[in-house]
Amino acid sequence: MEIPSKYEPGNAESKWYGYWMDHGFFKSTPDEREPYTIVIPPPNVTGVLHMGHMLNNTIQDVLVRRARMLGKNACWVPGTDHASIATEAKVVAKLKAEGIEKKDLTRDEFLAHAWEWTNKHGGIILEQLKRLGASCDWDRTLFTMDEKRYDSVIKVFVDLYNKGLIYRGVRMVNWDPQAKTAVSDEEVNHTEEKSKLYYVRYKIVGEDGYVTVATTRPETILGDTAVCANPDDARYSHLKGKKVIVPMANREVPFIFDSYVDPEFGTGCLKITPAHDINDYEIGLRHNLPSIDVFNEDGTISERAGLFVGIDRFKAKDLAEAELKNSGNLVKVEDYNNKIGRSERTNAVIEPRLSLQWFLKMKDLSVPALDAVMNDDVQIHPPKFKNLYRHWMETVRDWCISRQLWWGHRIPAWYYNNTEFVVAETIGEALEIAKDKSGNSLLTESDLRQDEDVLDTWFSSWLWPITSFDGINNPGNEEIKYYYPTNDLITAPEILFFWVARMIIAGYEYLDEKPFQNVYLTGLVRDQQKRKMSKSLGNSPEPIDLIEKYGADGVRVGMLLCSPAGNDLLYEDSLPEQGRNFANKIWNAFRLVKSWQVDESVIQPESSRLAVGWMDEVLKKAINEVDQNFIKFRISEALMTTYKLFWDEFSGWYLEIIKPEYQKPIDKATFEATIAIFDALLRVIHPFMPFITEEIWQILGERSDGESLMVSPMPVPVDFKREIFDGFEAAKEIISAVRTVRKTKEIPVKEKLELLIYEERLSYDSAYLPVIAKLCNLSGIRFVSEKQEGAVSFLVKTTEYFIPLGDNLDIEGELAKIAGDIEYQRGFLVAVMKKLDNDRFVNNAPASVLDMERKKKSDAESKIRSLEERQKELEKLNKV
RNA sequence: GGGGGUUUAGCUCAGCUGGUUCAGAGCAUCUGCCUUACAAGCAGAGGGUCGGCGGUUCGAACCCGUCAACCCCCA
Repeated sequence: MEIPSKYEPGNAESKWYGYWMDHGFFKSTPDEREPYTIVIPPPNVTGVLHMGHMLNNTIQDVLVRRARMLGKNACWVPGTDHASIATEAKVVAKLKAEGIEKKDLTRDEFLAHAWEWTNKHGGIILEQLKRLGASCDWDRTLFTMDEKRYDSVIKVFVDLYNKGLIYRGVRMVNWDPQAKTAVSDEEVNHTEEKSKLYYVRYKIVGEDGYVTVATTRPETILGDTAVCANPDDARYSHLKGKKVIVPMANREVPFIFDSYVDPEFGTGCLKITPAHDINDYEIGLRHNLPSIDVFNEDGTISERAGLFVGIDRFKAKDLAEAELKNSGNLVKVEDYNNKIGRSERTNAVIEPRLSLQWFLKMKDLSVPALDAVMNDDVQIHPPKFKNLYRHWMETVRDWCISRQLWWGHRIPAWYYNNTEFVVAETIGEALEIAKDKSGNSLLTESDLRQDEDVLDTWFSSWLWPITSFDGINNPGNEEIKYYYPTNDLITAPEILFFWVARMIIAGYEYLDEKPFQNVYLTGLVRDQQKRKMSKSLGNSPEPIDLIEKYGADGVRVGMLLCSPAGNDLLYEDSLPEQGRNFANKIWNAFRLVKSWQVDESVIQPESSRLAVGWMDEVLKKAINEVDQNFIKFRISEALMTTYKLFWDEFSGWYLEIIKPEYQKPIDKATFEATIAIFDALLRVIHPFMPFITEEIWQILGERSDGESLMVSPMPVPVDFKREIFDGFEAAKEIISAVRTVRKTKEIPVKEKLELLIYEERLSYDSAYLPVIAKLCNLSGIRFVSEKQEGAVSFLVKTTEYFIPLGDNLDIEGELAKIAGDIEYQRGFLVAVMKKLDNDRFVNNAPASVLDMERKKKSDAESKIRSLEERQKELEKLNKV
């Protein structure tokens, strides 16, 4: 059978993914084994796979596959979240394209469209994850709005309400006039944008003069209820107790003083519009000012403004400017940059707005969650994020959990008149409570009106680790007992606060236990200009295209290699390329081994025997390192260790040593040892590169149906013999030195050389000479007791080696090289002596450090001695 | 304005308790090789005042102070 020299990933990927699925290898049910659980950070149903998902889910799959091979009952629960704002926006847009307006539909009709849309698009992203190799238990696929999750959310709302933790309140919220909903602080992006600063004069009542204020928002003048200066500002102290007239509105408002005002900014005089600015709102509270809301929910001017009614806020700004100019009240206009908040979902400019919303009190709830992270019950990787977490939790503010949307979990509050309401899981229960509360036993369900709003999407995903195992509806069930707390959560630092922290809070509130042991925070995937990858910039490659180009294994390796925890990943094509090259390297090592014919009559060469013994230890050492790396969540380092193990040690050294001559057979002992080593290597690599390792493993030995590398045991760390490495490393150095001689003297590889070892020390470790002989193509190795003429020499450790070259020896060149070496060694010795001559060093440094310095000294002296002797010999020759 | 983080080779990053192993890795670059597993490869090489300055110490990439640049979060 001809095996192609380049690995072709396509076939192997679909073949083995299907095989794994058919045999149910991804499935998990509780049993006596130790569980290993990950719940997926649910991607939006609206989304398609992007580079961030690729990174995130690759890491999760690596961890899950490794845990599974370590004998744990591995369970990776997949699912999606309903993303109320984003999904509703998409559905509204889709309907609009079909000529349907949301306002013309009933709530149920709209929801039918939303479900239709979700059912059609919601699964795409999960199908894409399969291409990446994700080993999720797909039978468990969840949705934040499926029946069990929906009921859980409602139950939790009712419970928190009954505990007195949920309240209704008027608050200044971030209003998205396009989505017509409040959004959380975290969903607002502030950026510096160009705008204008308008200087507007207000007539002082009872005087001829005016006072000038600076504002960026002349359209809100209609809602002004005061003008304010700093109490320490002498320029305005004469206005105490006066009133001014609001332009356009012609309303008298008080002139007040508050230390919030910065005298340096603008004119030092501020107009106060409590309904439309958070700071003004607070000043308004302090000074008992009325609020006049001049906007409608869609961002047009309201009736209350009395002017520009029904006109969009941006158009109103221009109209206000013109109007102020006409009336002579516009003093001047300056260009000005200020921070503008935009909705993460719709990009509409956020309007601070007073609104009646539902809030969750966070202060008491968050205490256990803060403690859990501070005392490492929940460990965050990398730990640098702990400080950030603490700061946020210590200054936590109440959570606005209502959204003015239809797509989501509808708030289970029923009004039985204009203001009075009850909270219950069902309308039936609500009715009973309402009858009781109102004292009106004649109430019927038709008298009840359910709150129109839905809950923030995070109010469902904060329960995700619990609801994944139905722990709210069905507390103490077998699954929640077995899988909870989960082990690792893999997500991005940007949602540390509004998802991770809230899950920890919910975990302690509902199960009195953390939701996960470890939080691993990945970086963001950026492009080469360090820009975040986004659809609007068009700077993101299409993940599925990448998989098709480089193979899923290649892409996985590429994502992992350059993404240490918490650091951003600057994507470029060379990353998956490196992964693809690694796959190809593995493939070709396999081709080589597969090509060998075994001949039982061939005796194992000593060099092969040594190589097997050494490779066994190298493998053990690497397995230890990989294990430690995983414990510390240094996944890219674990991969790099594995990469170098296979590429450098196995392919570069081991295979080269044991490789029989072309078309010659290999001995049985070496072959079998090599197959065993290859098998172990495939196991170590498998979590990173599941497809190629399965493909090779299935051919490497006789396999029957139902066997798979992915459910085979992972080699576990065992002690290894460190001393074997020292001998082998010295051999590597000698081999390198001989190669350098060949290269500088332009001696072809095929020409045999003789290596002479100047046997100054009887303790010479000659164990690896057969390896050196094989890799250097030597005709022989001899020990000599005198320096050699007509030979090049080199030093490894403190031993001198010669390669006879006869007349080819370049004495001048050798002398120059030796002179350089002597100079270096003398400089080195000076540095060492500086330390050893320093009494304070000798008296204070630990014994081990002193010993090392003394050894450095004697080694350097010995090297200098050898070099000088060699120098003399050559000089003698040179004169002849 | 408040808080957090980062700064080590051209790029992305390791560097644990201050001490040969401490100045490293991968990629990129350069040189030589199409040597029967692999040019998606092999053999080599170059490249750094560890952001600046000051301090502690026998000894600092590492600890302290300070300045600078960049990033993130909150207001």
